[in-house]
Amino acid sequence: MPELPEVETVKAGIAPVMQGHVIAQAEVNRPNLRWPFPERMVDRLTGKRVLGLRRRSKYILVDLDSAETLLIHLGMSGRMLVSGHTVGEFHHPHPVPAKHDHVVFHMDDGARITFNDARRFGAMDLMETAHQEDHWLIRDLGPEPLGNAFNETYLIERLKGRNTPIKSALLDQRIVSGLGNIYVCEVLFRAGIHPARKAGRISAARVASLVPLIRDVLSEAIAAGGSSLRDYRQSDGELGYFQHVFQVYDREGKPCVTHGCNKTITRIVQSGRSSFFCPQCQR
DNA sequence: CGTAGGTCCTGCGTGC
DNA sequence: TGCACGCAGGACCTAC
Repeated sequence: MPELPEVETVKAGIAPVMQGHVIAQAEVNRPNLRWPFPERMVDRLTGKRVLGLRRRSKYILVDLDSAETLLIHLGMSGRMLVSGHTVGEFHHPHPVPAKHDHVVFHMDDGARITFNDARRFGAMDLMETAHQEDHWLIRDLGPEPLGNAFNETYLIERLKGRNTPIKSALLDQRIVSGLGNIYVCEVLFRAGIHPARKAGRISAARVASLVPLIRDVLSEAIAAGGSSLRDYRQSDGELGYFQHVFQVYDREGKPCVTHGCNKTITRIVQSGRSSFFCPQCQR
């Protein structure tokens, strides 16, 4: 589920109930997710005030008044359930504890943030806020796709001479950080580039065209997430899911949306992951 | 060095 | 209804 827009949406959803509040109790129900939790995690979280939340790539960073920062990665199936707070007229009751509720933050005002992750590809770690850039999971990340450091010149330079398929290159978080399988498929469709095309053999002009398209796709997805987030009436508090209309992702065998194109969307597997594309529109 | 493939986990949909 | 299989939005690690 979580690529950059979903992580941004989750961050925006949990920020109001965390920021400025004290974690009255950190409940940690297992010793690890993808990796072991940090030493004394419960003690290092309990009683700490949350100064603010940030996002770097697909990581949520929670700054604490202990000069430490909590790093959260949602993996494939990680989700955050917010409860015990009131939005407008609606009060979210606490849910029945569920399978895979691995970590629960009990806030000082009664709100809860429950981290549920069936597949446990997610992660949490604690680090000194001052040295966050040196953290091994953050260190080698490429620029934020919505930031100024990610631009046409940069991308052309980074893809120059690369023999890897453009699909794989855009999934490489060291080149640009935050894209995942869905949005790479969508971006390549908009750009009219075949996912198997070698990154280094795409003209500079076409590579340059990817930059604004990446920004567009991510911005639209964030906007869609934000709008669904505002509507809590039918929500049980679960954040990060929103219905987004995909043009190619998960549309194998369905008609291409391009006007006048009568081809159907094809699925291929590239380094173990599905790529969806239109064989007519993407070359 | 760059690149492809295996791997960690659980759950769900599909076909028999 | 049960069961086997393929697949899932991530990304590290190893082998070539």
